[in-house]
Amino acid sequence: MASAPSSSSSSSSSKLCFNSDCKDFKSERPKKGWRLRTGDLAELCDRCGSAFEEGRFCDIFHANASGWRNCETCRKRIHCGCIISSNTFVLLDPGGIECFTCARKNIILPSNLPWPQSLSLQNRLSERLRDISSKSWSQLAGSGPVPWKQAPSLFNPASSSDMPPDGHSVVELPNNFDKIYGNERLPTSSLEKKNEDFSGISANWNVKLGSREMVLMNGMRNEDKSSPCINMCQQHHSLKEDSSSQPFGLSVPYSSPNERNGLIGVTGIHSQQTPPHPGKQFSGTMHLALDSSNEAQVRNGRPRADARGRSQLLPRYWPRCTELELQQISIDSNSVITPLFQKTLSASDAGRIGRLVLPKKCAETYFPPISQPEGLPLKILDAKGKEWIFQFRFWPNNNSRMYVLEGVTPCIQSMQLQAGDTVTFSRLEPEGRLVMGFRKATNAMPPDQDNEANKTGNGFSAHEVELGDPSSWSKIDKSGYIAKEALGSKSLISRKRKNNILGSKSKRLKIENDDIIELKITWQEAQGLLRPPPNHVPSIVVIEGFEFEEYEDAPVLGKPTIFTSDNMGERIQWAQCEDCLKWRKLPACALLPSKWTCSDNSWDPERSSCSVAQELTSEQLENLLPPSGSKKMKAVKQDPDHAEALEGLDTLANLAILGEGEALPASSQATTKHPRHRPGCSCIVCIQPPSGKGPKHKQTCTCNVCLTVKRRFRTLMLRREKKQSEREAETTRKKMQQQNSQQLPSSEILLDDDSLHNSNTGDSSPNMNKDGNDGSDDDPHRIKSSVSPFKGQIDLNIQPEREEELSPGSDSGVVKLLHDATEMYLKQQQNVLNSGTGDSSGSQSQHVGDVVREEKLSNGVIHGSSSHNADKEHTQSLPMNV
DNA sequence: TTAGAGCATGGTC
DNA sequence: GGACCATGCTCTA
Repeated sequence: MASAPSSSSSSSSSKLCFNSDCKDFKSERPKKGWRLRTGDLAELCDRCGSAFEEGRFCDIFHANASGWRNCETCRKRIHCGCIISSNTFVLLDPGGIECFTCARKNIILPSNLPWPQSLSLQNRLSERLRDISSKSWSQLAGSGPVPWKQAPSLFNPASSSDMPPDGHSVVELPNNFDKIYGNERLPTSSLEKKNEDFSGISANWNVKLGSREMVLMNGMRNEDKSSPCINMCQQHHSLKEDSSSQPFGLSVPYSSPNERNGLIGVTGIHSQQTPPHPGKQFSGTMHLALDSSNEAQVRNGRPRADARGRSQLLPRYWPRCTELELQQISIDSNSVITPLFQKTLSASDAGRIGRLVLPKKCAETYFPPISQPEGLPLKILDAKGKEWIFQFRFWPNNNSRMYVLEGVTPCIQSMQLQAGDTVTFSRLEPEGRLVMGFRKATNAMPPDQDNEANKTGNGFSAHEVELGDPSSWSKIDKSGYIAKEALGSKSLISRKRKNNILGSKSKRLKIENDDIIELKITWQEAQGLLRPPPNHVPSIVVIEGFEFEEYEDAPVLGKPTIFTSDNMGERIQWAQCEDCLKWRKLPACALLPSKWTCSDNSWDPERSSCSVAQELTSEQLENLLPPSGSKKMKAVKQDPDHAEALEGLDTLANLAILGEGEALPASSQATTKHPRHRPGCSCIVCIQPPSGKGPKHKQTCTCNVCLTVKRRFRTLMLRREKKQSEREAETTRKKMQQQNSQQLPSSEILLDDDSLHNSNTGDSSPNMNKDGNDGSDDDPHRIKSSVSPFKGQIDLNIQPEREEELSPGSDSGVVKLLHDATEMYLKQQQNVLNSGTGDSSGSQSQHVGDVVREEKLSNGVIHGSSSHNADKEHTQSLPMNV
């Protein structure tokens, strides 16, 4: 392999051809060769220049050099051991190489692909690479030495290239070169694992690329601009070059050879070696080509970033970004988002300590190197473009390091993240800034379900693009990714990822993801469906003077049914068989499991088989069923606040999923800090961060707990207002009765009375309450007793009586919270009044009462869940995707 | 007394 | 068995 002058300065200053094997002089207008790390192009004499242009450079000058390999497809001989030809081939997963011509032939990569097309490319590429992978390993592995450009991923020196953070202020990665740390490091693991295998290359690397300014990726001809590469940081280097060929991205740190494990590395700014050309101030900038995972990365000129790093990451940290997320992150429309890694927040991450533990490899790969435990401040943008400054630091830990981001609490709170949610770190190119996105836990479908959802298009993640193995995808321009083996690998990693969604200690929120179903449901629905096991007696927890019912057993998920009255005026409910989908009439008090079938119809033996016809005619059924288009969706359209409220149901929904008639898995243990609480406890205490480490709840707090409290309080207020409206109506009715002296038996009033009666008590039948135990949500009396006879659902159950004792001047955070919720609710109700009929003359309570009446009077059907009185906010359909 | 910082421990991979 | 990492524990301000 020809050694090249180590700096473009020499090439520009010397009249000799840049090719060290050539003694010729350059012409006045030297021919341009490969790109140097400086961004300049090697200047060659005419002969060498022509050879380079014709792709014969290595044939001529490196014929006897090592590193020649054959294309696995066309068997063409390619020199893989030098910079000149480094972009003329791609590495294959099972080993071996493929010339770029074949690679392009096999994987046609149109530019500017929209997202959906990228998926097809994923498949194509995946298939293609699988096909390649089917070749025997021995065949491929024996085809020659590993190309040098693979070496950077192989020679990962010590992880912590230790550069003192002296005097560095905020690090803004990576291309603010006045701020950046320029040294680069590579993860230890890859070096440690692969160095043995490729020790020869290591030596080669050391000898040939000993200069810290060694350009690892030369300038590319136009044809080669799409060549895969891994860009690494560049310091003190102008970015005036064409961005299409200019590397952008975070520094992928590496350490100097004399560091920790003494392994050979590409020197950084801490290298002991004297820079051959100090004037250039290079800091180990490297443009790395494909790593061993053989990403056929074709990015139409924009170098691929950090594939090597990703390939070293555990699958759980592979970024999974949705299109929406990327769009959100893409602060600058001209920017390209390169997802780096993701981290599922643990309880401690989301806790109030404000420390986000970073996966070591991720931290060392994508974040600047730090040598001191104090670390350095790091600027990270959120999806909205807001800039956060975190302290990126580490703790010594078992002869290793534990990397943390400190000061993340405000950001976490701003994003309303909690344990189980995912933060994604991406890089914004070409600026190279770090961007932090997030994904709420329930928005993240397991990969398998992602696929299914994408296939069927019925999932809520229809727009989600599974990037799969990040080492296998590559973003094409701004619009698409290509991925290899993404589909194949997903199934393999899914289970692992499932088991790692939450940390082992995050048991309160840990759920068996195998059991996850996509559940989009209003919280009222969830409440309506949840009920504690039979014979359950809730206990009361007093939090800041407020009593909350505490359900210490797993809730039971009931089957949604439709309540109505039969011809005799007796309340009944209609339940649909899970198998035959026929609707069966059941007594109102029937409590159904979530998976109820005709065979379970013990109330009507004649119709305990799916073969028996349905009682209802189609017309009756049509009247019975709710109209298409859920109320929830309408609510979303009409009321963004309501939509926001719907979004906060994740915890509840998860709990609902969890508790489907079974106890929680043993893994879900209560923490020692909550001895009163048992697995599955969904009380207001247990949905908070553990050990009381959650953030303090202020009036403006928007955490899940506070949102839950507010929402529940809103419902409570709704009930109160209903009650109040009923009282008013009752008063009015009495007055009218008195005034009319029983001469005007207004049917309307009577009707109202009846409806009010219904709306007040739901079903006044004691049996209903007792058996149904769900109407308790509408029964304010229920919570008067510390031992509630109703076993309806998990609920906060704030005592209305206590609300009335609320003092605006109370110092209690919860009191303020409730007070705020009250105000918010009243405002919302006022908005409803104003935006509804336009008739703002009525009182709020009257309006609420009207709403209730209207709903209950509509064809006499009350929609709810099993043994559940109608809750006006209950969505009439339960769009659950499994 | 409390919050934060740092280290230690133990579970998981 | 070692590395990683979540989180508990202890010390200090």
